[in-house]
Amino acid sequence: MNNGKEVTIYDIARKLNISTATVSRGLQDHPSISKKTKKKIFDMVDAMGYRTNHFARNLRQQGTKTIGVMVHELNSNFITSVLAGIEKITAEAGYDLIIAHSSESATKEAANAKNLFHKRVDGLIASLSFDTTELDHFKPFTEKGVPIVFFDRVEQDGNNTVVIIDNAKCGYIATQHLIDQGCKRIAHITSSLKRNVYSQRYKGYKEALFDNKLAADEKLLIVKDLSEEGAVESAKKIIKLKPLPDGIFITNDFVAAVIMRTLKENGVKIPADIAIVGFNNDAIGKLIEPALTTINYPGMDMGEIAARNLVNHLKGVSDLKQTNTIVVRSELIIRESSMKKLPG
Amino acid sequence: MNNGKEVTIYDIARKLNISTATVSRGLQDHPSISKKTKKKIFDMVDAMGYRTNHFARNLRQQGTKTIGVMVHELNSNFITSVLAGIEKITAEAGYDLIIAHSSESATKEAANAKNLFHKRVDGLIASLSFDTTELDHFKPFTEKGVPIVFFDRVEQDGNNTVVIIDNAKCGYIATQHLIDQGCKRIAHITSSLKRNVYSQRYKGYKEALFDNKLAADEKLLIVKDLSEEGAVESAKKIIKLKPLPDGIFITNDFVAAVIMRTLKENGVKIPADIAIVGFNNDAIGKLIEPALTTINYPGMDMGEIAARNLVNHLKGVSDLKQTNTIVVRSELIIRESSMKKLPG
DNA sequence: TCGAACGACGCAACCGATTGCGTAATTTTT
DNA sequence: AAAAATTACGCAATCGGTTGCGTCGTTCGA
Repeated sequence: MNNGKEVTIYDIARKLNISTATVSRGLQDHPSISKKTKKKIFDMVDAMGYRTNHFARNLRQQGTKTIGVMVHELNSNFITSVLAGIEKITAEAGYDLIIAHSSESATKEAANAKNLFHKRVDGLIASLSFDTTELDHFKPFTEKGVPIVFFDRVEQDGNNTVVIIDNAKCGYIATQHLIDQGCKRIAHITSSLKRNVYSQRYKGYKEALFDNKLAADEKLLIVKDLSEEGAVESAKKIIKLKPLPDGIFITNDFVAAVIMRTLKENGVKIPADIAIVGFNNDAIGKLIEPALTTINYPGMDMGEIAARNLVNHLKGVSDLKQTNTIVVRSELIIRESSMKKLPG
Repeated sequence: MNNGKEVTIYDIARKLNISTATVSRGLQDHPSISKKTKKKIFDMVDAMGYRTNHFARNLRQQGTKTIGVMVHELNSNFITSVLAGIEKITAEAGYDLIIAHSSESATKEAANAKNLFHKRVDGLIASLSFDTTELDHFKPFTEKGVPIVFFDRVEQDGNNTVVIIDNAKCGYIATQHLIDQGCKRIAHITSSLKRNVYSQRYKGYKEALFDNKLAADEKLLIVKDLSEEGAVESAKKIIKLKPLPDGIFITNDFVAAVIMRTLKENGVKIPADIAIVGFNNDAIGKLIEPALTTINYPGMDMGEIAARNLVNHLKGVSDLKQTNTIVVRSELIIRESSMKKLPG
């Protein structure tokens, strides 16, 4: 139809014989414009197929009403839940979202940060990539006063607002559960201990061992990336251990699933020989055999909380500087993979 | 540091005692600006922490160098592969991406479309949501001449460029494979037949039956959504069938996994009693027992192809109107879930 | 009836980058 | 050495909304 030229408020104003100021105000439901005029404006807008030019508006207003979200990956239930939570809150508050994922690469994370910075997001919600070690790429934001909320994978240097679960407690609970099932030699398979989530879980694991007077054997700690290959390697390492461990706490459900498969292929009975606890409560946990005991934590809530804090800060209702660390609840979900003892 | 005020090309120009035109051209590496001046400009840009204002630029240029991507969900290997492919091509061509997902809701899809339209993406790559029936929300794009490429879930009305696999052929191959394994009574569990991908797979299924002189029993067709609940219901329906089917072709790996679990819980042996073929080659297929036979198709390639066509069209190198349907290769991956006969 | 108060709207200066056209300075050509 | 061709840059309009301030007509109070 009108292929090409855009309709502007100038066109609307001309047709209606009023000024662009009036059109602009009418569109914003400004009180000093009469109902009649507003109606005429909206009717004409409809008739002419006008769409507001966000660039002109942003240019003038010096704000974008957009929030950037940086995640390490998209293909997990956890992340999509978080996104859903963020979307819910930001949509209510009238913010748009730009979602960027780093594919677990610090380089790409930095590129994404730069991009979002140039897109001038009003705020940022981020979870760090696997191999991010320093946070320099976030400096431009803090320097320009753009607020950031980190969630899950965070760097707790005390300067940033973070939304997390109590990973140490989760690690403790998971390990204690294995101990309660009678495990004496519990391995821990995890990822880079530089990342807070993994180091905290490891800490909880060690504390549970200590509290139960179990020795912490360094050989029972395996650190790999979260890929399928890494998982297979971990499983092979486990199998080669002289006294086989009788329990494993694995930091990720997908990895746990791959390890379970590999162990089973090698004749290991689960949970009889080795009991297993995963982490994340991914959909996969209910589909493999035996079903996977895991730690569940509410991605949706984390997203909502992170978003709400950011939005409130942007509105000036609250100040992020005041609330520094927000801890979200989490829980152990017990399934067959860890049940050495019969329930009841 | 300079918390607050933005540096503009006016600031740069003033400091350097040159015009903003020169700064602008220098920044774009325009040939009519001398090397010396360019260097001075870039140095000053660095020193002052200038960042270009995309809104001013877009406002002036009437283009955003941004491509919108609409998908139904994020949490599947297939979709993330597609995204990776798209990102690769568009990044090379200097386009930014805005990713929107509809959570399988036509309403949200329409909202996303509206949003991307107002964000003025230069082009659109989309896969339809589960319950999208009409494409009205894409009309604004076509009316304004914004090109669209659909992939996977498409509406083949002949007006749009689409990138797809040969779903009918895949359905045929999957079914034929089951027949080759000795199956005589093959059920098909799928999703809304209004969606091209599912109707085509169904068509292939029927053709394979026909070519092998097997009767097509309407009771063996089950249509549900792709949720876990839907899958459980489907499985229960299967179990109630008087003569149990001896093979099932399921349109989705996750659904297949849930169905397999449910069948096994009810004492059905797979593949001995029922052989199963899924679709998508999700990671889950290799982790469940028995491992799932499935159809693999290259998400990354589809993404690259869709993006390349769009980008070329935007560049004016080619015209989307000319290439209407692009078919990408696909293949059957045989695993234990369908192996009634021993290999070899 | 007259000034005050208010309602409804217009004027015009922005926001920051882009770009067609024009021009001064420098180099090349003949 | 004068004319022609480049080189290197500046002028100023333009993109489409937003908004402080001013204006004009009408209603209200006394």
